[in-house]
Parts: sequence; structure tokens; C-alpha cells
Amino acid sequence: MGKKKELPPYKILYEILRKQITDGLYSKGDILPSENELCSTHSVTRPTVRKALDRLVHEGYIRKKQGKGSIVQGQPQGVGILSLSGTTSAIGKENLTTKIVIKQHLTNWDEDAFGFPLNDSEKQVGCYRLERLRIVNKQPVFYDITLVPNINLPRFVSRNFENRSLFDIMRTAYQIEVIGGEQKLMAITADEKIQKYFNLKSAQPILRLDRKMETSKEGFFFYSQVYCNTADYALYGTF
Amino acid sequence: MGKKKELPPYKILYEILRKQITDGLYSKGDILPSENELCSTHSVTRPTVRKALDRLVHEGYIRKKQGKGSIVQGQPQGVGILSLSGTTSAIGKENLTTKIVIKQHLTNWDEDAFGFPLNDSEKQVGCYRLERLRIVNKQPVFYDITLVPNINLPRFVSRNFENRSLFDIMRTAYQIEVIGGEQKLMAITADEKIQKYFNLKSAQPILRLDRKMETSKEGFFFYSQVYCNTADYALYGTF
DNA sequence: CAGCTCAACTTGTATTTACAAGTTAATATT
DNA sequence: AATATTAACTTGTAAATACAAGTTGAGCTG
Repeated sequence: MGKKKELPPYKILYEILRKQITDGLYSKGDILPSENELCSTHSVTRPTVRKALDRLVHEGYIRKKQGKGSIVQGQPQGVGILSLSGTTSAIGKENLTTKIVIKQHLTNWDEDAFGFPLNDSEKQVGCYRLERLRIVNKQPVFYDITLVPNINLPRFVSRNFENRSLFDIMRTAYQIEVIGGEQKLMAITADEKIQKYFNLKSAQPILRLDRKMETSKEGFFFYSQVYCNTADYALYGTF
Repeated sequence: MGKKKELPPYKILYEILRKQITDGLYSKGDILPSENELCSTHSVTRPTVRKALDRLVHEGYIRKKQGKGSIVQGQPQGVGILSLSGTTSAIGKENLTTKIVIKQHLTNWDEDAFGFPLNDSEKQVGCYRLERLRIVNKQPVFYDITLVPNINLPRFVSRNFENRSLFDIMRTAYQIEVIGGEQKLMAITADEKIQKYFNLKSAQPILRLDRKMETSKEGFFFYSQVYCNTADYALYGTF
């Protein structure tokens, strides 16, 4: 219903190219159309193209080489998209399934958000809470809890987080981009709840990440807590 | 001896501003001189200033606000600079000391570098190996091992890594910038060596990060392995 | 004194133009 | 057939110019 605010051309081009890469139109090692070609194709000038490409470089989608071109790096796996690195081979996406443990629903905050203090406007609204479990070869390997403040997010409850990244939905549906954040990492001993989720027989070491995502919407943050059983698969990321 | 290759003006400005921030000339919350002021002061044009500022934004040093200015965020603590988050208060830099466990020296690789395969040119040269321990309130909290290929790094052995970040030295002395990388995170049980370094009485959980740093120098990577005792302090980072 | 207006600042976005430096492949030469 | 040269491509860097949109504070008005 509400008309999407017009995006500047460099952001439109950025989204087009990003989608082309994530949809597999380009594979790792492919070279994107040259800057001059993108100018012609999208009726913008070279600095505009370069600004879109710079964002793709920044996020790890492409690598530029002077004189050669913009080389696709594939799907980066950084802050938003966590993945696992097997002890013998990398795990493909197809072996990782997501189970919604508790669907996103409106609830109240605890005193804080995973140890991060809340600001006054956050405290005044509730938050959406979502819990997911990621499973590899029938073995649960990570469990994550997400808290998103209930501020101007129409139809948030009905969105499907099984197959899509929260980051993606925030960016495309609400024009809210993660621009940075803080994270705390620690190695803990699995308590009973975690042992249950991961089907563990003993209290072994578990990796825990608490994160506060800072966004392009001023004063709007969201929070996540990830538990990861790294006995068989390390938690892998690019940066 | 060797003349430093001339840097483009936007990189010179970037280094100046970055140093001003890290030296404390600007504190968190301060506003940098405006883009127009920086143009006048440094005799460059606004697109050049903006390119320098964009890199500072990218790395987390500043946050820009339209109509207001470029707000200093303080020293970001991301990929290169790890820090600790206390359970009751953040730890200032002054409480963290670094002890060189084994000074950088030339040695041979193992089969790989912390699980990351080596390319042929890396295999043919040895690497510098450096081991450091970080101590908070007399308690060792992290231990890290760094491997750097012996490729065109004059006077590397004599550099002081106690007070300066490896990233900094690489960037300023060799114009080698970290442009990305991969990392694996896992929670392990402390073995005897780790227990010894951290003064532990039992085999408690320890956080381990294995990292491969990709640099602006084609084909040049370096590697690190960090062990962190997060019982009292989580490992903290911004991104 | 409070509220409004608006000028002067700030950053955001974009075009146009130009040259530098790296890469590639076609062509010429030996 | 191998090697060198060079044209035509690529990205990297930079200036000049213009307007959009957000913020701030001085000055005016009631």
C-alpha cells in the first residue's frame, strides 16, 4: 500500500547486481560487465556505477582488479550469514536446514537485550522474538534468538524467516540496513536447555555470540544471541 | 632507503584523519572539520575528501549525518583489534598489557596454516611466527599466534609488536592492507598447553579463532590463531 | 520570552571531463 | 613459432560543477 520511497540510482543498481550475484546469475570467478557497460545498460554515469560497485566490494560480493574487471566472489558469509566449516569439507547450503523453534511474536523485553542496554524508546515498545535452530545432517548445530523492537514494522509477524535472512527482509521490505554493530563472543559450558536443543549427553563447550545490530534507521537496533555447537563444525565467516 | 611510493591524496588524507582519531585528537562524539573545511586545509576537492571519509566510515571510525557532520566513533574494535568486554564494565586499554611470548622469527610452515591451505609460493618461503599473550589485571586472557609469509618484508624481525598492531605496521610500513579474510570460530576444551598459558586449574571452555587475512597485495595472506579465556571477559568486537 | 522563518551551514547524490595505470589480445617482426 | 609492440579495453584517481535534503542558529514577530 504505502508507496516505496524512491531510491537513488546507485542503490537501485546495487540491489540489481547484488540480486544477480545471490541468484547465481554470476558465479564465483565470473567478471561483471565493465563499468562502461553498466553505464550504458542502466543509463547512469560512471561515478554512480562505481558507488554501487564500491558497496558490493565493501560487503565482499566482488573484488576489483585494475585493468581486468570486477570479479565475483560469491556469497560472502559475514555478519549476517553465518555458516559452518566442516572438519573435512565445507558444508553446502543444501545440507543446512532451518527449523523455526518459536515463530516471531510480540513480547516484552527482559531488563536488557542479551546484555546490551536498551534505550528509552526501545523500552516503551515491546519486541518481536524469534527462535531458530539450524540443523546439519540431522544434527542441530546452532540455535539463535533474535529480538527486534516493535517500531514501524508492518506485517512483521507474517514474514517467513525460514528461507530468508532477517537482514534481507529488513533491507528490502523496510529499507533498514545493518551498518555495523557490536558483538561479544564467549565459550561457555552447555546448560540443560542448550544440551536439550543440541541433543548433547554432557556439558561440553559451546560457542555463544551476543550481537547488537546498528542500522541505517536512527535509534533502531536489533539483537541476536547465537549458540553454536562447534564440536564437528567450526563457525565460519568471511569479513 | 627505498623510497616510499607516492600515495594518492585521498589515502594521505585518510591516514592523517585516522591518526588524529587514534591519537585522541578527536574523541567519541566530536565532529570532524566539514568536508569543505578539509578541502581548504588539504588543498583537495570534495570528491577526494569524501573518498577518504568513506573509508573511515567503512572501518567504523566515523559516522556521517546529513546536514550535521562527521561524528567520531572512537577506535573501532573489529577484525584487527580484538578487545574484551568485562562482565561489569568495559576494560580500558590501560588495563590490557601485551607480553611477547615468542618474538617474531623465521621458521617453516606446518602442512597448512591453522587449517587454511597454503599456496605454492607460500610453501616455498618460510614464515615469520610471533606469539603474544594479553594480560588483564595480571590474568592472561588471550594468547595469539601469527604467521606471516616471508615475502618482501624488510626489517620485519626488528619491528616491535608489543605496542603496535600488526595491521598498522603492515599498512604503514609495507602498504599492505587487510581487505578481508576468513575466520573459523570454535569453543574447545583447554588442553595442557592452554591451561598453562592461562593459569587454569581445570579444562574449561576456551574460545578459539583461526583466521586467514587477505590483503591488498595479490597472493599475500597472513594467518592468526587466537585463544581466548572468556570466563571473566567476553571477546568484544564492533563490525 | 516563545515560536517561527530563513539564511547559511552541513552531507547526499550525480554529471561531465580528464588522465593514470593495469590487462589483454591482435598484429608485426624476427 | 616465438617475441615484442601497441591499440583497445579495463579500473583507479581527481577536478569541477550543480542541486537535493538535513541541521542549526540568528533574527524577527507576536
